[in-house]
Amino acid sequence: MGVTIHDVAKRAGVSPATVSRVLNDRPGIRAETRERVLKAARELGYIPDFSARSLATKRTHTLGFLVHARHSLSSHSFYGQVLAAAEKEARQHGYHLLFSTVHDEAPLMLEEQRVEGLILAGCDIPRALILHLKHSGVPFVLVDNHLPGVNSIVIDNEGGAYEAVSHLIRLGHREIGFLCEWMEDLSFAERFAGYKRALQDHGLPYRPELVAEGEPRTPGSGYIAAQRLLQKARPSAVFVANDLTAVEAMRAFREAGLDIPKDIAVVGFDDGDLAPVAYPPLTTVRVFRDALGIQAVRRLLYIIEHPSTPPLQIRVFTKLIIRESCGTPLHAQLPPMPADAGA
Amino acid sequence: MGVTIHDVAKRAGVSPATVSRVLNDRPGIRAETRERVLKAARELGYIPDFSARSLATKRTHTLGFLVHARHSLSSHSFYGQVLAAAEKEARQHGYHLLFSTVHDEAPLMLEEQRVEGLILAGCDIPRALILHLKHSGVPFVLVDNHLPGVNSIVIDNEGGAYEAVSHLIRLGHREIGFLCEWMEDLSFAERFAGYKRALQDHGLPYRPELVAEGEPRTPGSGYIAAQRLLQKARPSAVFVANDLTAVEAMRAFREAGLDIPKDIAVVGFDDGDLAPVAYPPLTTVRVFRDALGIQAVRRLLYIIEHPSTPPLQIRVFTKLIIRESCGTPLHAQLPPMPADAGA
DNA sequence: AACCTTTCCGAAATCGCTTTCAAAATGCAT
DNA sequence: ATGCATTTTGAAAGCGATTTCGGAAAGGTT
Repeated sequence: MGVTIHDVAKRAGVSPATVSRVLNDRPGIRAETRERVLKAARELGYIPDFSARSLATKRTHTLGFLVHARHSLSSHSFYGQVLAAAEKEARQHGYHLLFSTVHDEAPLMLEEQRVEGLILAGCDIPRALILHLKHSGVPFVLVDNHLPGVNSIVIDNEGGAYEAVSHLIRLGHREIGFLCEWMEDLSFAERFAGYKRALQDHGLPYRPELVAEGEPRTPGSGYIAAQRLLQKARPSAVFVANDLTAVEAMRAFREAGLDIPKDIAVVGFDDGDLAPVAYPPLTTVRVFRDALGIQAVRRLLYIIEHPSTPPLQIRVFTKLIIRESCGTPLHAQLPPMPADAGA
Repeated sequence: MGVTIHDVAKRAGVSPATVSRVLNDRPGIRAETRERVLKAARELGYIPDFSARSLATKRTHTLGFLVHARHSLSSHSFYGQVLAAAEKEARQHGYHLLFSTVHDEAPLMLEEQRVEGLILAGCDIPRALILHLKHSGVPFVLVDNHLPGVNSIVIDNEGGAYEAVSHLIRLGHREIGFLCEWMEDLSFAERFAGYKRALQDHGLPYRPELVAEGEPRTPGSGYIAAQRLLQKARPSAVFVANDLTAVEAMRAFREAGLDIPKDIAVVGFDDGDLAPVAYPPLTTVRVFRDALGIQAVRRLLYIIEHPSTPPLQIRVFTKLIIRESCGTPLHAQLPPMPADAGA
């Protein structure tokens, strides 16, 4: 316990400097000496001390991964997967991840020499914090969040939503609702924009009475949103801004006597754990969580190596996953399927 | 960027040693001097360098949090919540968390001076690794896993299961099935044990044809398990070893024309994100994820401070959460509810 | 054999903080 | 005032690496 570079040096009959050199693959070491040192190190089970090394090199080979402390329940799973992917990627580059929740303002003591850069995940990271970081020049990237001029990895919320409601339209729906937890959330706002653009591009009017939101951060928010929607209108389909809300909404629909997808089709967003096991299995927009994690660390590492690289926004596209919550094309219901005709 | 203890010393007109002392609340400093130093430090925005400090003190104030790389999908959410709680608790003690997935054997370079202890979460942590750690004397605790003689925080799987099936029995069920992904998993085995004990304690026979497992790590495992069960028997209720599996099983039941809970009652285990939004909302056994995280870091911190403390197993109890997947007492169906009688 | 390059390697300084040890300052009693 | 016991403080030695700089060894030429 505690074999230092000195011990290795002594055993190999060289100086600590030489040991350091061979262990760090520095040039200018005779092959024979290198072998001798390597052997000594191996025999002694030498492992360089992390603190000493980073004190000398000013590099910690560590990245901070921050999520906001209070975020919706479902996002535990979401960011958990981003985190896992990020860790895997980081590990491949010889980096470690320091995980932390950011509490309100979070002075971020950690950024002071403990980590080389930060990954901030989620759109509820305080804007003030982001601006502070940007100002202070620390390398960092945002994930699932963005701000002009800062490096970020974003989900194609608008495009994903567009595709989702286009799908609904293609199925023959004309009165398509939009549901979300609350509009203030950046992601939801973007998904809402995609919803509206799809409507417009297909010549459908945007009708405010077809959209409803729930209560900011309360469980059952989707249930509430759906009830509110039902009081105002009776769309034949809804696009819901995330899976959890969608599943809750489906419950409300069912309780209102509506069959899914026959009476009302629903598509969600995220394709997390819930979607495949929902009843009925939820058609939804898949967001590639690992891609978010992987890209985040790649980008961050690049920024660290090239500090003056101009900021970039990296957009990871989504994919519509069709399951059963939208059923078959609406019009197909009028003329029954050939095979069914005889039955 | 880079104000050191020397700068503070110079500005306060004292030596670095003195600065170090006041910043670490060491005794023997005149109040007046202390103020002067504090003021200088504040004005300069001094922040101690992490590496330098830990090199000198041999303490990193960092804990490693490890989960196995390949674990069932649903557990992302589960351990995400444990992690978040652990981080919060650690932070309150001035500690940070280094997150990592352990890949197969994982040499764990990190334990060499980077972290003061390890939290290993999940029961798929390789046993060899645990034994190695135990042998090497590193402070560590297991979460949701255990081994004789090692510190661990465990879920009361057996008790939770016992309570769950007791509930089913209380409702009047006599033929109760057991479903899980695969029996080799430690947690599932314990839940199975609880199932059997409940049967026995209530004078019901254990019938092997009432238990079925799915496929080890494949999605839809619960669906498969349920199908297998249905081929062998037709219980009036099932206890399923975890929520995801339960939800998948419910789907299979529904497809087999069974109504839940009328034809078959089901209760799960975990009470994760899925349970409340399942259809129907799942009666299940809640495991307190934050308690797991909190206790893990508390225990680990204690071990670090008192290295020779004897190993402990800490069991966190569960709680049966009643929702709708079990319906009302079986016998109550015969004589309809008074209020309904007239309808 | 003497000399000049190159190639290798070691001494020592450094990174920023903690801590021991002894000296300086202070307080108190005489 | 003087002496002694206490408090306070500073100088310097680590902690365990890396890295600069110059000297020693090795290799090549006349």
